[in-house]
Amino acid sequence: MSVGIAYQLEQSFSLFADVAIPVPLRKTFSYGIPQSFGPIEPGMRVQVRFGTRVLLGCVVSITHELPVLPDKAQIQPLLRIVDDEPALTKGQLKLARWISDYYLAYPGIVYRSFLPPETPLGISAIYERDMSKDWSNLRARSLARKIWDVLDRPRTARNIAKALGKKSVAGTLRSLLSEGFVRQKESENRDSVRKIRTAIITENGRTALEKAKLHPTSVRILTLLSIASVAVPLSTIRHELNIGSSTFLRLSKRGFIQLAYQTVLRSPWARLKSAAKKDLNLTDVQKNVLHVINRAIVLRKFHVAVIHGVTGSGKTEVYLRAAKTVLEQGRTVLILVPEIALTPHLARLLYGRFSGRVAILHSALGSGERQDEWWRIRRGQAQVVVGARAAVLAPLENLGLVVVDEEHEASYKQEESPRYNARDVAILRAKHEGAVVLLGSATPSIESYAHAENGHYELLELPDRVEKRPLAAVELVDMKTVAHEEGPETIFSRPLREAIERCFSANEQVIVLLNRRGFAGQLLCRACGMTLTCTECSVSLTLHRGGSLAVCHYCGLGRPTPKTCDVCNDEYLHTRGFGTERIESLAKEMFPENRIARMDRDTMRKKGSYEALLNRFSTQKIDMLVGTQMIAKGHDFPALTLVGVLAADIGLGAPDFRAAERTFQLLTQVAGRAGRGDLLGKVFIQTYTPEHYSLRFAREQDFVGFYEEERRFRRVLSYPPVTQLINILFEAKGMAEAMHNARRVASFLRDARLDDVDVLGPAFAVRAKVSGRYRCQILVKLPRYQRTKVRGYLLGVLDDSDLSRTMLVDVDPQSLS
DNA sequence: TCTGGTTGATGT
DNA sequence: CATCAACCAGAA
Repeated sequence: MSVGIAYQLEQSFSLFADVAIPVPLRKTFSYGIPQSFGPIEPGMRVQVRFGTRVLLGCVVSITHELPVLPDKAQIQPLLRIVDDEPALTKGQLKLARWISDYYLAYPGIVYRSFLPPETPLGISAIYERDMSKDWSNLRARSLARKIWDVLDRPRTARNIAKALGKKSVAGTLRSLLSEGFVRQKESENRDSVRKIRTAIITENGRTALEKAKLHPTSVRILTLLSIASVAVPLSTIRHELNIGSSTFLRLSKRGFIQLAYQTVLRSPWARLKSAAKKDLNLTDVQKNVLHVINRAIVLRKFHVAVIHGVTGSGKTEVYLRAAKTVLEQGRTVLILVPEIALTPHLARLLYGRFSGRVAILHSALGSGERQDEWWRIRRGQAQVVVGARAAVLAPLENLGLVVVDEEHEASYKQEESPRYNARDVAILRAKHEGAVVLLGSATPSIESYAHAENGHYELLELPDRVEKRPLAAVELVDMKTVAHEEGPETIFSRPLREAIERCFSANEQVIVLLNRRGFAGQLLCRACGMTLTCTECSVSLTLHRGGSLAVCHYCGLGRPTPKTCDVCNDEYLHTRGFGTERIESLAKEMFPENRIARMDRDTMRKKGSYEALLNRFSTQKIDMLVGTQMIAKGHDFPALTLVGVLAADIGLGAPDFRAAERTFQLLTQVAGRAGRGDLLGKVFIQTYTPEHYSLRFAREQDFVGFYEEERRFRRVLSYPPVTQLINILFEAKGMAEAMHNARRVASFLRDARLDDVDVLGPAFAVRAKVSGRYRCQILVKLPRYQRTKVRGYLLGVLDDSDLSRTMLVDVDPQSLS
């Protein structure tokens, strides 16, 4: 565009829009609103030119003043308004602003996560042949003819150019368009995909994985499929391995994988059958708690309550009743659960009470159903939303109640940009909208319980199980003693083994928890002492598939387990540690008569497999379920009377100040599975450190005792909730470079000499090398009152230095990776 | 993030 | 000297 025209355009604008564009930049961008456009409001989606691209942005604000632009920039017009009505509600806009502010997140990315799902980044025109035209008089071998030939299916302009190996075909395309040979239409925005593509590994693929030399991406895909050994949706693979889609086709052409379609229903409700309708009777304690909640709801004021209820105390019924109160007021309800797998259960209950007013929102829905559910909520047709983390951004208006179930779960923290914690966003959202928040858990987070203790939140206790069922008795098994008495290789101690036998002979069920997947933990060389590590990441490889495949749990790269040591070539390799896969096969050997299944990320990749397995377990088609933390939560199994935990100290070694809290939560959670029916439950926890306080208090199932001990520890070391943490990760091709950058930022922050602010590091990140890139981090500990200042300094660094590209800021990190 | 431009290594 | 990937800067 010539400068002259741009100048004229600039003159002709009297209104300007500030637009958030979905790119990782901490800025919004100004565009002119052409006079011909109708009224524009914040929250509307617009199409804009951005560099050479055309992207879909979101209008953040509107102004009459000519925006000040950097030197060479010319103001551009909005190209198109996508919505008649704003796609985003006022509440969402406010929340989006808060998130990008508090978490120092890119505004454009934040706004995009609020927009209707599957909103394409840009809307491109696509071109197709107009068959009514007589094309024979297009001169052979002319560019126009070539374009025609290549348009055997509709394509974008870019795609045509690519197919012809040209840079651009815009000119010719335009003349074809004006002569009517080609029609232009807008690419379908609302996508109506009803099928998802899945892949399954073939025998050839398995052989290739072991024998052939393949591209790392191919190896990752094949590894994942090989471990999963079921059909896995391509989207799952892409997401998990963070890769594009082109490799799939190549792999399938070479016969290594088989691609198939799987139909998904457009409404998530079709998959949910039978729903329990009736309200359950409340215990007196539940009634009291509900009474307090209802009183808060009626006031229509912001209020947060922590519901500390032991496992099986009937928190869910309280949620449902509270939801009913709010709906009767004509307001809306948001219910968050920590993971997708838990939504169907709750959704079914909600559906039983509120039928069509309920919507489900989470990322495992097919794109069509997600789209539909989103708009159902936006149009006010659904007033109850249940879903995982991202559901906190749902377009509900007139919010009256937010429930955050298992509020302590780390999975509420999004580990990619925008790195928000859905529990905290939920609280902020409720604050904006004058709603009541219920934070429910059997093991509240230290942060939330501290708020309750100091009176910011209300504390509601459900100390007993419903129908006076007792909690399961927990026994710690000291594996040091077991190693001494039964041999160092013992995996199932005698007490646990015997308990399992008793359990099976009484026709009852067992859960065995081991929080590590795979076959064996490590492969190490007896000769030189080296452990086998991933070439791209700084972690030891885990063995899978009976020990034949060595897989990196971070980057997904796998290779056949080597016979000799990488370093000294010695043959004395042996495995150390064990994972769920090993336990499953071991248990099958030990109890050949019984039906044993495994539940972990490797066996649960397929849609619906989680539900199916739980279903088989609850109908007693399975006797023992071996699994990772996945099995710790979920449904009631009346015949489940025994829980065994192997290697309970796995998590305690983690370099994370929350290691003890996590361990305590997991153990309490899984112990709570036992004895929820009429039968008494029993729990065996095998550990090498029975004296550790998280295990001691887990045995007593004493949350408050644990809380007090943990709180002391946090106070002494100034960890949350005493301080707030901000973790800053630096990534570079070499460690020296990463450290250099980190040091610059660290000393910048230290030089600011902010009171009570601690800058720790730089230190190697826990995963010092991931996918071939080196990482180090600095950790900032700050008191609440310094938050604004520290944020200001960080924004300063992010804005005007070359570092912002390699710097990753994580506010309130859940894992210090 | 995506894109286009530049640069430097590799190979004929 | 051509080709390509790795690197970098800019986007209103």
